[in-house]
Amino acid sequence: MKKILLVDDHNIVRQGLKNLIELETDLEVTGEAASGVEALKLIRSNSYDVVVLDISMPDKNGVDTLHDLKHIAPNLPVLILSGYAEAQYALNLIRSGCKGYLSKDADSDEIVKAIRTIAAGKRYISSALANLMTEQLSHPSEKQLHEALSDREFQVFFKLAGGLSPTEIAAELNISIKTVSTYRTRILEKMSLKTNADLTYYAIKNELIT
Amino acid sequence: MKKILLVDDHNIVRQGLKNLIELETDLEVTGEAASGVEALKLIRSNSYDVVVLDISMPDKNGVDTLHDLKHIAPNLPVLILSGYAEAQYALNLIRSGCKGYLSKDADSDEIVKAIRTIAAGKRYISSALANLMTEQLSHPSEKQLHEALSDREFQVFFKLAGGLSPTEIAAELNISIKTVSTYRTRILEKMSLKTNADLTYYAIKNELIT
DNA sequence: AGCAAATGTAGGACATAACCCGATATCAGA
DNA sequence: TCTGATATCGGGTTATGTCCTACATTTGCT
Repeated sequence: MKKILLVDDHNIVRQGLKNLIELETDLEVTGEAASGVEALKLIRSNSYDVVVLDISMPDKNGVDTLHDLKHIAPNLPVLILSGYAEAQYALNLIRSGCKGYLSKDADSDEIVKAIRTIAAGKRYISSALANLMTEQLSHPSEKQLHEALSDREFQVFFKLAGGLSPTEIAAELNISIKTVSTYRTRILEKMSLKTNADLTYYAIKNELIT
Repeated sequence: MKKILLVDDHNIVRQGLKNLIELETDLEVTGEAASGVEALKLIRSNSYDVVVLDISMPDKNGVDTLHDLKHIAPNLPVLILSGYAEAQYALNLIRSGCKGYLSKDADSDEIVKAIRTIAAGKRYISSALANLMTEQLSHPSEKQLHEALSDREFQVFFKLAGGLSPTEIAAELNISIKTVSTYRTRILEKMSLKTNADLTYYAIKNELIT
């Protein structure tokens, strides 16, 4: 019996997932969290086989949660659930250590399959995403600008695009403002952009934020 | 038995809602749509007592869908489901004719209650939203937020949203940086926004820039 | 294995911008 | 005519941005 932790701020979504999952005899939801911090707390004190994690949450977004989760439980497999079109984040998140990535509008079957695959320690890549990846690999030059960002840079990019100030970001990530500033410079450099407005623009147009 | 149409692009959300609703003896889901156009099609050919509508959908967003819906079925009550509790949004939508507005992370109880209230032809306003509304109505803004801006303020707003620096703006308009700064403050104040990123966001979403 | 490049981190110095005050002049209305 | 919104600016304090440097780890490539 695989123990699953659901992390999503919308209880409707958790409800939906739970209903789906409990139809399966080999899977059970043994934990639910409505926020990133709650999730991390649960992970410290309980044991799970899979975490199903929504990337967009208020207090601590999925990106940050995944980052921290990898520190306290490097081998716990994570399935990312995204509300947005598959592509955008996927590659960054997979590099950050998630084992699979799915859109919330995936079929029930696919969701269950993904969870099961990941619980077994394998990777799950949806065919849509797989296509995207191979497409990208065949045209390496055309890869998305933000995919060149490192884990940490991506976190900062995300927050800057959302309008957080360096001070706020530094506090959230427990690093110096100077470091945030350095990341910002590297981000703009890597993405060939010039201003924070460009970042916001980019993030909206690419549906990284909505 | 009240007939309900669910409109949400995420089948997980529909699943969750459906499970919730079907526990109630007086409510039943008789239609589901994953997009705005699909929803409108169903509404033309079937009859429903309530529509539960997600505002954020890809092809045709909830705002537009609501708008069109009001043309083909002016008296069909609509409950808006929102992922994020945005005040402005809510007011606009209620003016556009929806009967209720709820955040997706509302309690199951509240959701059912809202649906039932609306099915009965009444309005449902969550207390959180009610507070926001009275706050807003205390200093009334009939117009679009950016229309409240003065000529000069609008010019600056536009440039700030586009990512120009105060120095650049001052140069273009032949005014002092201090003046630009003053405008910026007033713009943010009038529009109830906080950061330049918000301005960019607003401008893109309202298609003031593309 | 070994060196180069990328990554995560941060400090200093100086230029800009933001934030919180207040100020003056104009002009349209009540 | 008095009020209020508008257009304009300045001072002082903090917060940010920019440019440069630094250094310990990873990671990648040869």
